Amino acid sequence: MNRNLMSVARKALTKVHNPNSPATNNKLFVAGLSWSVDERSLKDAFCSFGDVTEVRILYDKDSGRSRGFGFVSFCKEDEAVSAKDAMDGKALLGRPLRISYALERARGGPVVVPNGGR
DNA sequence: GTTGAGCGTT
Repeated sequence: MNRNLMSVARKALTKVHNPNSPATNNKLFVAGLSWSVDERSLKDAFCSFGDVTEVRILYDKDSGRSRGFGFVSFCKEDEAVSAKDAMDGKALLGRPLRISYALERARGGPVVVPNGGR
């Protein structure tokens, strides 16, 4: 009896993380960047840990300067994990970096409207 | 010439 409850409770407590579903991703969320950093410098700093397939830094459309964070994609998760483990907490251009695994795009850009409706 | 947590199209 208790074993059944225990199994349920155990699942409820295990939902925080799952070894079968690693929170790792080949995409890395890089923040804490200096406002003077660019994709070239970021890629140059991360391409040393693996093959960078995508580098994207977010910029402010009002000031035209970087928002201080960006995304870095690797060819393999192993490279992303190594890069994060190696660069997270370190500093680039004089500012400490904060690296995390990127979530899927929220698509907050302009709405696409084909033909403007019929 | 400025500021400093965050999760996407400048």
